[in-house]
Amino acid sequence: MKTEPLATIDTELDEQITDLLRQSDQRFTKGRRALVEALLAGGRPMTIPQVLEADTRLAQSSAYRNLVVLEAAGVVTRIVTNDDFARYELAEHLTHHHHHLICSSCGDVADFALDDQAEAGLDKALHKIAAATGFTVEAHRLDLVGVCSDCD
Amino acid sequence: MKTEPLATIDTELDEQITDLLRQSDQRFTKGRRALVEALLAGGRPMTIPQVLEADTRLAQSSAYRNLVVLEAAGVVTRIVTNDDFARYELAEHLTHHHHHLICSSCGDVADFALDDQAEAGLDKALHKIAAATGFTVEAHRLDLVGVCSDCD
DNA sequence: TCCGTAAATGAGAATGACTATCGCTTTAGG
DNA sequence: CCTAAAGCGATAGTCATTCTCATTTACGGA
Repeated sequence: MKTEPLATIDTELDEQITDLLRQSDQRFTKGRRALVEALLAGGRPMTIPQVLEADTRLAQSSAYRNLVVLEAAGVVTRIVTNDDFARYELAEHLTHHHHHLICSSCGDVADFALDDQAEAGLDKALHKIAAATGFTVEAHRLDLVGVCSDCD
Repeated sequence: MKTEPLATIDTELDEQITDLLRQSDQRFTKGRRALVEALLAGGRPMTIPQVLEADTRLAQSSAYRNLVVLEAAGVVTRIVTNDDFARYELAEHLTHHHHHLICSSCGDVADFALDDQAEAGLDKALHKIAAATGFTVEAHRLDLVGVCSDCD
């Protein structure tokens, strides 16, 4: 179905994803591999139209369906902004912990990371909150909302 | 159109909202007042179905339209999660700076605040990021994603 | 290698949150 | 009290996303 990959999935990543999918009784098929390659090549959260444009071999309905499968398996993360489209990127445990810069003008999303000290301080404060509220924390999300340099 | 308010909008808040709306050439009408009262009474981010249920006098189409108007004027904030419905709450500068606990099971959203020290540390780190990326920061958003005590 | 079966695919239809339309009603203000 | 502009609300429309189903693909046993 596909011939030239947009990006290369190294052996380790391939195994991690295959394993995650297997835990959901799913296979790492060509179509799903193409999606991961597109996201990997994009290097930033991408909308489905962007993914389809990046790899025109992908069918829209399959892209939607497979991104749901990949999300359920923990391979990708769905990011929803005030934009019309949801965005997807590789899950944090396949890349690294990071946060998002969201442009309120064009809706685009970029990644950024906090320095270790700030991240540690944040974590500590959040655990305190969780303990106080009886909330079982799965993750935290930190977004910076503003205007990107392109739109400025 | 409405007779018994769900919550009372005190004079100061009334003036602030009237003023914000006036800056967008909009009036603080009865329907819009009813929406604000419902959100005030709810005390947490509410979906439109929840708002309509809280005050059955409200028409769906008007609720959608007026929440857009109120958001544009800076009176309310729209919160979008992975849930099917968007949620609205009073804007931070009419209440106080806070963050959200998002239940990944039922989709419900509750508020929480960070202690001053943690918030200050976070702010500092974010300003550093902003300066480094050329991003003009308007706001930051911090969500805790997990399972609420009801769903546990 | 060759089947048989179960999963995956993809084109198109269906869904549903949200938005636009438009005639009627309310309000400001002269 | 009048009038013009703003708001209202029932309904139709839009469009991202999901569902359907006939066809294709791929795993595993013989």
